[in-house]
Amino acid sequence: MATSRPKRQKSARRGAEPANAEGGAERIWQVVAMIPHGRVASYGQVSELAGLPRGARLVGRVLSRLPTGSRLPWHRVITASGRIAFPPRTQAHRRQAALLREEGIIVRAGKVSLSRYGWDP
DNA sequence: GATATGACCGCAA
DNA sequence: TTTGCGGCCATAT
Repeated sequence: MATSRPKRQKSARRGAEPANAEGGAERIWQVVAMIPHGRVASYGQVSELAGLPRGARLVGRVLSRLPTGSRLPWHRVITASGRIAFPPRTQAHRRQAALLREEGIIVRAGKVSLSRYGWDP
């Protein structure tokens, strides 16, 4: 039964349209936007839900390219180890930790308990 | 077209 | 716990 993987096709871009800088990003935004309040999801989880089995880096890349005022709860996305992706002691790191705490999430040493706050879709 | 980089993941030592 | 390696996809040069 033709089980073979759907083999991701190489974006069929049309010449009449400017390269879509988004691509699968759109999908990622949707997934991130549906993360419930007080919960967190890992990059790999988001990528998987978005249809990218191994697109964890894509998620990180897409989030880093988020436009200002995207209203996206990017702070609810953390690494698979439950740690904040930003290096400690950085402004971005502190900001994400603060946002998570505002949602009732306990952040300790830049880490979050996935067993406790991990999003289970 | 090739190379290097990136808010990563999983495994092994 | 930390470090190293390969893999994945997209962007920039």
